[in-house]
Amino acid sequence: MDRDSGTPRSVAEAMAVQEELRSRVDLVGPGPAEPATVAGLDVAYAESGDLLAAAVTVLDARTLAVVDEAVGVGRPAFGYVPGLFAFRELPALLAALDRLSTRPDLLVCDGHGLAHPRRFGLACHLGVVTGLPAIGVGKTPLIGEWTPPGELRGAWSELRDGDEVVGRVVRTRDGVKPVFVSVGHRMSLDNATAQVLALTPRHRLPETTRAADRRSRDALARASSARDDLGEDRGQGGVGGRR
DNA sequence: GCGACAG
DNA sequence: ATCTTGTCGC
Repeated sequence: MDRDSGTPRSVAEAMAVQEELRSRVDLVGPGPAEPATVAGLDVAYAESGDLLAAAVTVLDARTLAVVDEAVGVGRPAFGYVPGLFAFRELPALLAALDRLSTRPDLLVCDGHGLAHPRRFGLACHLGVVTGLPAIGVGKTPLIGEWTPPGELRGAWSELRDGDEVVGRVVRTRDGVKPVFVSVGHRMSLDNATAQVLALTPRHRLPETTRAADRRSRDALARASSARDDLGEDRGQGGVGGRR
């Protein structure tokens, strides 16, 4: 693999990396009951598909106000392959995390954790690499069987892969489509569910994710125009910084 | 072999 | 992910 970014050079290699790293996932830690800060991570892509912007926003868990943020711009590091999705965004997300001036108590990722074919989705990967508690919140399922949870906010049902419970289908708002919550690292499924509900007082998706989504689109727009101004570079990316 | 398939 | 118009509802 590429020594600098740690990005695999083939699908087979990427799968091997996941098989190797998954043993490092902490499935015991219940995680913080009352995190002081929670980080949201998201990535925006340019239509051209050769540019992406990752954003990390740190929110005060109690007020949900943004207290820190950082972005990382670059090119997708890997093709889009369901199950290997993390390798695409990981370099940019880690760059953004590095530029943070705060150390968040919890990572809320846009994608799955254990609800993954090899039990090592993006949330697990980010948790293992950073050592931070992490959970995954997906908008659509990747694997597993489930039945719709009750219609009211707070209702949930199990997301299972055969006999294994790999996550929960959680209704974050009355009557809206549910989200798929799974453990990433150092968190219990109960706590992950509680944290997601605490982050969704008014919308379907966590405030952390919404904040990161805005920042990433924002950074992408700025990066696109900056690139145009320079007359279509063919750089490998690496732009970005704190705000 | 035929679909399904996080973002 | 991104491309897209209007529309129903708080």
